[in-house]
Amino acid sequence: MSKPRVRFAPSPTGALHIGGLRTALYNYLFAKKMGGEFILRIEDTDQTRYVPGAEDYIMEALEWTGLALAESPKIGGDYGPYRQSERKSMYADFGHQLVKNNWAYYAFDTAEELDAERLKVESDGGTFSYNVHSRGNLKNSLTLGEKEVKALLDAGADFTIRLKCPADEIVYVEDIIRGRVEFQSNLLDDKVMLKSDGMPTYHLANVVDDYHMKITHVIRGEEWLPSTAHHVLLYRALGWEDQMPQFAHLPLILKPAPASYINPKKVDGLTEKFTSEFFKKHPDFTLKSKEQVYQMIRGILLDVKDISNRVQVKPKDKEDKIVIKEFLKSTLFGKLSKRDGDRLGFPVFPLSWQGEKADDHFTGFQEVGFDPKALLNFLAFLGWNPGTDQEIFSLEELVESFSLERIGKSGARFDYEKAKWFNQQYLIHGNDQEIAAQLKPMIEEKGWTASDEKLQKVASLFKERASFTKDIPDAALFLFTDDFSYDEKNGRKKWKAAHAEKNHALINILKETSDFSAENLETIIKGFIEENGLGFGDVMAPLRIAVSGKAGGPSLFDILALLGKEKTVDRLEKGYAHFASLQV
RNA sequence: GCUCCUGUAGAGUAAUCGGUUCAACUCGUCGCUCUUUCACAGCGGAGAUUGCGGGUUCGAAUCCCGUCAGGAGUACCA
Repeated sequence: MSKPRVRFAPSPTGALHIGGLRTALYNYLFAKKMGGEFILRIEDTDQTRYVPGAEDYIMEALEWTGLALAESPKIGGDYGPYRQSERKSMYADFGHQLVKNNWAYYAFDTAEELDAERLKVESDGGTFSYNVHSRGNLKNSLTLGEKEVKALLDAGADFTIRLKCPADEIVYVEDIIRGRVEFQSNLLDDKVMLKSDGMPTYHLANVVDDYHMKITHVIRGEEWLPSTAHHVLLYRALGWEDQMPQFAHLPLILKPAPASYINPKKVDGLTEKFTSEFFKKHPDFTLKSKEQVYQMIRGILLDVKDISNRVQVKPKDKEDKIVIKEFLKSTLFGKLSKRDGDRLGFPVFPLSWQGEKADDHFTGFQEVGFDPKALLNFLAFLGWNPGTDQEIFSLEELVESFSLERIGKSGARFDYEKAKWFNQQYLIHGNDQEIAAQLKPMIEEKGWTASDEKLQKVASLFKERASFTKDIPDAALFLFTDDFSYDEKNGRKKWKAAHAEKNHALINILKETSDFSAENLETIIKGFIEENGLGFGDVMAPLRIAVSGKAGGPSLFDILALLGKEKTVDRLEKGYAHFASLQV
């Protein structure tokens, strides 16, 4: 078998969503695993939705995560161009060929006419679809005479080309992930292939391009499954049936489970957000006051355990209730969206994005502090699993263990806690030198300085109590500056006036100590505690707070050693004086 | 409405294409151990009548039928 070729084909309508990144990942993994090629194609056939900067964003995101492309608009390749807008002429030719072979027809209905028709049918309780049943009554080359069609065409009338779906047939796809999926051709609508602006729709363009780019496997999101029937028909109509790629439709990435983020503590804030969102979405809603809506939403959120049931519309529900329930249902369940990120406070995009409008801005995984390797690892498990207990995988290991067959069919729920856990794992198992190198600019930005040696030590001491590298500078702030504040509550609690004298005696002992290594400090301090019949907490706790301001942190002896004698003694004197003053 | 997809503990998944065992593992949660503290680590607990109801079978999470729920699609968007 020849080398597989797979493509990632996003449209540049905005930043690349995390689901898109995961599609890219799976394409990449499959290609590498099979020794094939991973290529990028930009699907920009809708000029009205084109967003400047989106294409660059996509490529930057792929670069950041290390998903290397074999061919793309930027690096080129033997099957270019890789931007559909640059392949425009080609599609029109195939569109007309389709008509010539009686696999499609010209349709002259305007958008307004179709809307009117749709309205008419729906008012009679039906549903409008441009298909086998209705095409005989509409304005197209099937119903109009040959002459009339020619006249219209010659006169430059606007037209679209629509696929003529066959009657009474079962169209099927053998999906790698889902198995055989069947469709009744009578129910398929005659999708537009070529728009009146001369641009192809996604359906035509993607089939034509996949064929010409010799794509062997189409790995894409589940939202494409229903239209795959049309794609299968297209391959047949174009005479490429024997070269049709294999399909694999990926499960969706769903919003986090409500129970994972709704709790009594957060319910008020959440209710407020939901309520204002509700009125943004339904500005004309007057059935209930804002306060009433707030109370109703709050009541439902409070009952997290039964939330899916509470949100269900019951037959006796009145209209106001229905509207609110439907709103909650759609904001609580379903596909992960950008809004979820805003609302719940986690990134949904790999990199930060600034659109043309000021409020079209959001932060990405990168800015939050994620290691791209951890992100990829996390994403890989959203829908796929290796069948073993191993969870931490390098990209290479992912390639090695990956297979399309092990991708699940059901939607994968986004779990931000798990994402953070992955990042922490990478941090803990990361190399101290590398972490120190990342730390350096962060430290400098805060106006501090530190030797590489010290930064490495800090990395090793602090990495296992942080989720992100960028959390470390703040956690270790007292090692870089004297300008830190005390945990007053614990300072007051841990400082015992009764032991004040002895604690001050320890300062004097430390003053006399020449060997300020962690090991030596440990023997000295532990010795002191024993000799004086004190508890560890009596001495260690105030010591820690005086020196670091905090009640928790890495081994105290390591910290003192890192701080050095002078600073240690100085801080103890200041700190103990401060604690004593709190005792009033 | 119609079409298609999906339904295993709070979450992510597993269970060699019906068959030993308490339905397994990870995250989260709770507790214990370790420790001056926080974290890491280790150990343990709670949490699932495998959406529900039937059926086939000696035996079903796995097969069949029904039903409910959720999602996606239903554009001259991708």
